[in-house]
Amino acid sequence: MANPEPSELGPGLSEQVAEALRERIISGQLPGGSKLNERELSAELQVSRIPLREALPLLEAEGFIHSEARRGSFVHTFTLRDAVEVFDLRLRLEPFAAQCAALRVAGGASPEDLLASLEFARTGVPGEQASGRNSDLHEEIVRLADHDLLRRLSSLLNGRVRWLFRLTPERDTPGMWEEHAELVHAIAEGRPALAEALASAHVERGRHASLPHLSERLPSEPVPRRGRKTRSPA
Amino acid sequence: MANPEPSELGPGLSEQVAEALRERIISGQLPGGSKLNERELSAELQVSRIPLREALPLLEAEGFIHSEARRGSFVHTFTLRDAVEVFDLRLRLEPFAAQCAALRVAGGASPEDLLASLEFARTGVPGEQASGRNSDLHEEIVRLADHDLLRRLSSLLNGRVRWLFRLTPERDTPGMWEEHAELVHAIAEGRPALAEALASAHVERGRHASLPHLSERLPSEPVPRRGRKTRSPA
DNA sequence: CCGGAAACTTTTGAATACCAAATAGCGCAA
DNA sequence: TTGCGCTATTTGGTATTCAAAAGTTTCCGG
Repeated sequence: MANPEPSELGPGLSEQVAEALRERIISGQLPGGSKLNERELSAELQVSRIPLREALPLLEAEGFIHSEARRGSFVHTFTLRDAVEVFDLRLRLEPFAAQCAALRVAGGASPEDLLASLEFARTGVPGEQASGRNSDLHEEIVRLADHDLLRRLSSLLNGRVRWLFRLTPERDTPGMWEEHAELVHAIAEGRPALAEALASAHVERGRHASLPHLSERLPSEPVPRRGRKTRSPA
Repeated sequence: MANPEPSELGPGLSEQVAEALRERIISGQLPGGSKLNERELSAELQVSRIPLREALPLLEAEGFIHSEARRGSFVHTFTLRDAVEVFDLRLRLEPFAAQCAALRVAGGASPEDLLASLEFARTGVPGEQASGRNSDLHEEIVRLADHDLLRRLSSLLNGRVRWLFRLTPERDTPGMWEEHAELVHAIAEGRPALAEALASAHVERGRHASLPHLSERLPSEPVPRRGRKTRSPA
């Protein structure tokens, strides 16, 4: 019944469910504080409760939701503090990723995928999906770094990065593309120290540019607790 | 049947299952390359397949196992490269945690839990479970840092840290306790820059002391592929 | 005697049905 | 109006079942 495509050799149904929920949360379709009703969601996503219940612990580990025993799962409310924390950790991980990537290039790895990603980011429509292209670039750096544990930590961080970027559409700071280009070229030339420093500067500039906007738009605390099931109407 | 304790208001069954498997993997009871048979394990742990299948994706996100579609889950083989990666990321995260914790103390937070943890680490039996006490101290620092995203990334890292420590029993380097004491006191005095630097030095010393031992004991690559179901006998 | 194809078996992925416990909302009474 | 108890929904978990894919074994032909 729930199997219109017999050859689902993809990433497993529970991960598809997790990704679908992730997107709904990031897009604001499921606002902070929403209760995730298992039956409702499994009906909506056309799956049984099994893959859904496999997806929820993943989303909880990523900080998208939090579950209380016997009370259900609720969408996390993204606060200003969360935004600060994202920048805190990007500032620690992205310079390391850049350093690793540059070291790999210096050791003989090819940066062509990274350069292609930069080119793709440049040729895209200026305002359209700038956040997605930004994330893609950073993911490409992590891939080039070829560091398994870094990849895991980054993917955990990345969900929140995407969430944050969705909340700040005016991220097309003039000069940001130049920063990306400088960083990518430092990596492509195999200069780890320069790449690390540029990545630090890039994150720090992003923090400085974003936080003023965010402090107006984000709540400072998760909203005490209101009555009914917090769902957005159709 | 599988409910001898009716008041399981604890951390949820799937997390208990995850923790049990984590322990078996870290302790070597489930060696690298072992196939995790769902039926076998659920029978052994006295649970149904549901909590088990909720636990497996968590273990996969932590890098303890890797799952191939329709082929099952296999215990990750801890290699020398993994050990290097653990130190790489401890070197980035623990200094930040120490800095945060010291800042919190400077802002008025009480370091008493951290000092108690240090005292407990000192009064324990020297050789007995040194690894556990070491991890506890670092977890206490992260707790004091009061940084949600850092906590999540650290908990992901922590599983591998414990795994690594179990593989190196001779971690009681003389002077390690002094390092810990210095670090804790820098935090307790609210000196972020000093705490950060000491944490960096601590991790770097640990790397230098451990890697020579590890390079003899750990495989360089995951072992091509063994014959049958790789299980240790009872 | 060895290699390959077909049939069989095992195991995973997923659905369905079901149950117990606990929370939450509701009505009722003081 | 406010506090209390009842009902009803929902979660956490089990057992059972099914389809499909992977692995294994067997058997036949060269």
